[in-house]
Amino acid sequence: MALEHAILVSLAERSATGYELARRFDASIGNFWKASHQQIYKVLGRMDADDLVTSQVVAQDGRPDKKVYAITDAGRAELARFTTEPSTMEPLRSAFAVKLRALQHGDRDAILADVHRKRAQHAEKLAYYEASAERFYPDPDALEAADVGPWLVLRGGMLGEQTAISWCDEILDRLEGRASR
Amino acid sequence: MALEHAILVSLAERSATGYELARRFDASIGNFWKASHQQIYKVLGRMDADDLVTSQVVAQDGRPDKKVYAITDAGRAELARFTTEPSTMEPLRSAFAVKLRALQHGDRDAILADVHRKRAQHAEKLAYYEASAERFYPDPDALEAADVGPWLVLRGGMLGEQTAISWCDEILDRLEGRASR
DNA sequence: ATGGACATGTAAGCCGTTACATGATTTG
DNA sequence: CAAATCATGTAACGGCTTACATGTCCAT
Repeated sequence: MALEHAILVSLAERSATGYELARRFDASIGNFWKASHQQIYKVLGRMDADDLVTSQVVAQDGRPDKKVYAITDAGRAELARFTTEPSTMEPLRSAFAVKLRALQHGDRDAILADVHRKRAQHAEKLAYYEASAERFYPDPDALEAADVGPWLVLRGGMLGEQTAISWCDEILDRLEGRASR
Repeated sequence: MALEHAILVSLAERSATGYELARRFDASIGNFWKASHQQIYKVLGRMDADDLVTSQVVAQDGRPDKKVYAITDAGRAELARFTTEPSTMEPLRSAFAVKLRALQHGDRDAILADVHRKRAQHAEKLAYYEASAERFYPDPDALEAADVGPWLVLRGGMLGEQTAISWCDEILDRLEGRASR
């Protein structure tokens, strides 16, 4: 299961509570691995039992206690081991492709509207990635060692979004008969 | 659940047995929606109960009987309804991105080797898509109506593979310090 | 006072994978 | 004679989602 490893990466960067992890999974890490807070609490419990992380209860005034999780040496070892594992070809599951393939069996106008919406969503995400790049890595040719991995992941996200936009444009060109852009 | 709809699309194109569907999910449809034969049999059973498909047992000599599934009117209606549904932004889950993000916490050489392998896999898949395009749609500017959807899906696959290859190249350029290509 | 952020969970159920099971025919 | 293909399933298990549950503080 890779959720464990996504959590380990996040905790290796900084210790956090389950709640904080859940928010990271809504933002940075979550751009390429989604997880709900329920799922995260469950897996954190197991990882604690397996000694991949340790937890420490911290009292706060005016707020509920929180459990701060930190990665252990065993957790770091597991993370390192994970990086030596050959990654399996990730099978894509695209409901959008299923829908597009159903073009002649469905509602063409609805599908076109969906393509427009999808394009807008990808454009928004691309803008978000570009803003992140600008903000966190203003000089990509002079990155610190710790930033190289995250930067390359962000680049992957940008390339993916650009491609998704291009695909939408191709679909619209074909189905709405526009001039080339 | 979109597996139902992927099956409906496939059966709308042609009636088939569970076994044949499983093979289609290893090839054409499976390029963008994976499913095992066990899963397919299970879902087909439910879809039969829900009247989205009908089944007819066909005796064969020298071979086990087979159950041929065909889409029903209710199935076609459900497929059409599905195309009017706005598709949700598909959250990507990339173990590769997790690994890449773990670059400084893991084995750099192993990760590089993995990038090389990943690049080769995507190149192979791209070649396969290009061969399919050449074979089934030699003249993309003069497609039959029934081929437009499948063609656009295939284009999406090609764009995706090209992008994956570009991403791998960017990673290798950065980590192995190669000249620009 | 209403809603949002903080903070942590349990429970039910579906989806999907892996392993197991069976049995005939064709091909090398 | 062994392996692949044809053909259809069951069982066990784990991952993940959705819904439910609880309680405080702060801002409007």
